[in-house]
Amino acid sequence: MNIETGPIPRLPRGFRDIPPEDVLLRERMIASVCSVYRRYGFEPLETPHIEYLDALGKHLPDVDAPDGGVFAFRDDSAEWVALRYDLTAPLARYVAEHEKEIVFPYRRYQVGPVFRLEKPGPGRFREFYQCDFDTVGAGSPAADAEACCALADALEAAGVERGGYIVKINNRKALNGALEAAGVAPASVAESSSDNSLVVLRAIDKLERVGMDGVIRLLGEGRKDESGDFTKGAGLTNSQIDSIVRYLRASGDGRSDVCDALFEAVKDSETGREGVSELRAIHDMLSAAGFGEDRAVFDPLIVRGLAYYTGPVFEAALTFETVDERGEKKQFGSVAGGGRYDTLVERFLGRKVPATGASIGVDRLMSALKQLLPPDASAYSAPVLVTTMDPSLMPEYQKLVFEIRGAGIPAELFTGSGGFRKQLKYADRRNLPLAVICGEDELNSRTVSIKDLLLGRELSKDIKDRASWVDDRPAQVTAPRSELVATIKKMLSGSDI
RNA sequence: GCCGAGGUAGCUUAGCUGGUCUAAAGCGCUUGACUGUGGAUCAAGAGAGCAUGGGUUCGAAUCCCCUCCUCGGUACCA
Repeated sequence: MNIETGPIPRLPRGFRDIPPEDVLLRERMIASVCSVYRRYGFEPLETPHIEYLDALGKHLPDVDAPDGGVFAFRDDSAEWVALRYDLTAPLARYVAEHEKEIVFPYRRYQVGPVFRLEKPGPGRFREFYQCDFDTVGAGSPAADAEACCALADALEAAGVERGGYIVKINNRKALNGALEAAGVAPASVAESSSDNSLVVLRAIDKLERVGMDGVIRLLGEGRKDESGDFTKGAGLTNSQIDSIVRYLRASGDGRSDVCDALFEAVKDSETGREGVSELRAIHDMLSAAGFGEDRAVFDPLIVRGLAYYTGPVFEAALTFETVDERGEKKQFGSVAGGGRYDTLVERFLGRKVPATGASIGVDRLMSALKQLLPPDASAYSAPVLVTTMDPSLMPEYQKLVFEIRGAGIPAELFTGSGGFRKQLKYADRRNLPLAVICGEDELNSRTVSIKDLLLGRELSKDIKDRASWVDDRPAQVTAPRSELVATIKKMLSGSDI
């Protein structure tokens, strides 16, 4: 704290270090999810963390976007480059750049960190992982349906039980049809970002948090929350609001019935009718694949992101309840989402290229899995520590540790400084289950001693005096040197490590 | 961006109606009792000058202002 020279060690705002158990959990999770993607025929792709700023479709930080957005800087030829903020924009660039070589439909998945220069919030950081899969060059609702199936399968592979999640599907065309019917939207979905319909979509997107009453207020004059903060509304008339709410309240017994109800709400709009018929096609595909209502439903409340989706949109939510800081129960909520975006590649090629895909929020899903899966105690360090009682025997210890590693058991040689006492303490503090001990006695008798530290810790609860604690050498066995590995294996398996 | 709470040893906190605070405690850490054994116990010890800068005052961790950061909420989210 009182350092007068040198830099202060600190993490940049919005970034974090990932502890070992989380790194391993993430690796396992990503491996399971990606194996599902591969099973669906998606192939991997890696693009760099950095792209040209204009390829990402962002503006310069200071000039055009005072609130920032991306980490950008000039490279050695004074070109603006930036850290990618998602994996979709690089995909669009890749597809446009290799248009002639790619065999369409192109299906790829990609995992990696993305970066956003915005205010960190609860569970929001400036660097986080995304895990995307997309199909480019296929306009059929079959591709959308498949994305929903892959999403469901991926969640199950990651460890979420069936019933613990639900994929909710809506269609932006249908949604837009509802807005059109209410007289607040342009005829084209693609232009919906430029007017009041954005405000309406935003309002709907908040339903989960503010409730239907809140949404209705946001559609009208606006809404004031508990902290007194006022959010300006869309300023719709009551009859317009009624019309939209009719769409939002559309429900039915099963996907097919929901489609009927949605159709009723949008039947005056051509775009709307188109959207509903896409949903029906998706329903047929889901049903044929055996995906029932327990895995995928149609939900008119799903909006997703705001700008670029042009057709079906979907979101996967976890349905189990969690208890937050205050002990209040609430559903875990959304961990993945996606949809159809037929205009993204257009920026590069000047014509529409249909695309659909989804992205799993790796960090969100991870925090969910932590609550679902039993904790995997200290699986990240080597289970065996070879202690070095006599420094002159280091070569001997080296032989021991390599013998153990040779048998496929992760093992560590104590290379720090300090006496034997300190070494055992080190192993204990790190929760290592076994310590291999070899001093003069063992060397002379061609044996090794192996201490079960976890068992010993249990036994120590009944210790009354130090002499017996030391002399009895609890939870320790001495075996012939030749049986080193066999003994370790037996002890590791016998104690549920 | 806006509203609110807060920043005191590695960690968790006490102190905050200004004056033995040259800042306290628990945990953790170091060393020894215990020269080949983790726990417990006992003893000794290291470690912050109170986020930063400025102001008020005879005197500030304590009061006031700026900035930074953290944590909530809200807005935004390609």
